[in-house]
Amino acid sequence: MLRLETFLPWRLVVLASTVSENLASLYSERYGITIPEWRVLATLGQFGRMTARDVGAHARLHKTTVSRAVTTLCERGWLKREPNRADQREAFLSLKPRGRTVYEDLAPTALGFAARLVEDLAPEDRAALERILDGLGAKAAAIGSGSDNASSDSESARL
Amino acid sequence: MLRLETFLPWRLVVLASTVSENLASLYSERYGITIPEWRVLATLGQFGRMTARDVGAHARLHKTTVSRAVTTLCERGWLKREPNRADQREAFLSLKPRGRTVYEDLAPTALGFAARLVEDLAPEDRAALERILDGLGAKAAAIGSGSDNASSDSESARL
DNA sequence: TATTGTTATACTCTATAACTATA
DNA sequence: TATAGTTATAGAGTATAACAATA
Repeated sequence: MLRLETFLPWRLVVLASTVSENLASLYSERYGITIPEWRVLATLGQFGRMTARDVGAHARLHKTTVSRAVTTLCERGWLKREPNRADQREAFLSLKPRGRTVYEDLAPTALGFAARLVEDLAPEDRAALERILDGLGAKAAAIGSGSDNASSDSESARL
Repeated sequence: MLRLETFLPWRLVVLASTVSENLASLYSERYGITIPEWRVLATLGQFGRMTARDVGAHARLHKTTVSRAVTTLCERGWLKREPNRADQREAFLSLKPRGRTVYEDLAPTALGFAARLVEDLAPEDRAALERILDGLGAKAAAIGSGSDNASSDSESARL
């Protein structure tokens, strides 16, 4: 008998939605940034300097989505674009001081949010969560690549 | 340091997306149904007979989304609409034989998919997963209701 | 001929608003 | 005055296609 409340894919989607919405409200209310903008910011905060292509690969964003988010962030003066002289097709992106300031406010907020999420879990469950996420992620990817969708670009989900 | 790969909200969103896409491809390729249609089907398969309002509440779908999914499924002859004589504003929905047949093909497929997902997990991790999902779900809801979004209607997510 | 990145356009999905009918 | 449900419309968000520049 299929019961939605106990069906793992359903539970994952509902949980991820709730978590994602609550987190997004933190940074959108504070700085008016969208999800792609947040992802670009977080990626550049993590890696320092990289091309739009690599940002997209790491943040799982379509190249057109990256392009638009980067344009917006550059217009706000949060990002810097430096042409790569070794390959003029691409440019290196990095945070400008203003973007760095925003990132350094948001990153601890995000980490704090994640910490609150697990604070009531038993220590052994917290450890189990890491193992389980690894396991399920690998399994889901393996099941998926059985058909055709091996390397995807974008996002989208639900159920 | 915020690293996307180890950041719990990110991991949940990525995992839920992968799982959801793979599952959706199972029923969309087989029967050409959308996510809302699948949710309506699953809800009526589970409860037998209920109003559109209750389907939406259980399946977390907006009333306009339910309305359109129900219309489509009725046109296909998968669903039956019976006016409630005690309250003529609403109607009871239920599966017609054809819808029941589809449901009885898809439900085991979906359950099998979920079973494959966890088949490589250690038994104790499988048990932990249930506890963790309960815990995180409650916590995420609690954190969220701190602001204003107490009772929502819709979906949407990501990060 | 392939790749990075941009822009215009189209598409999908979901929500809002307005409405009907009933309570 | 409130609720169930429908329909039309609008709005996000994302993808496709076409393109420019470079390799």
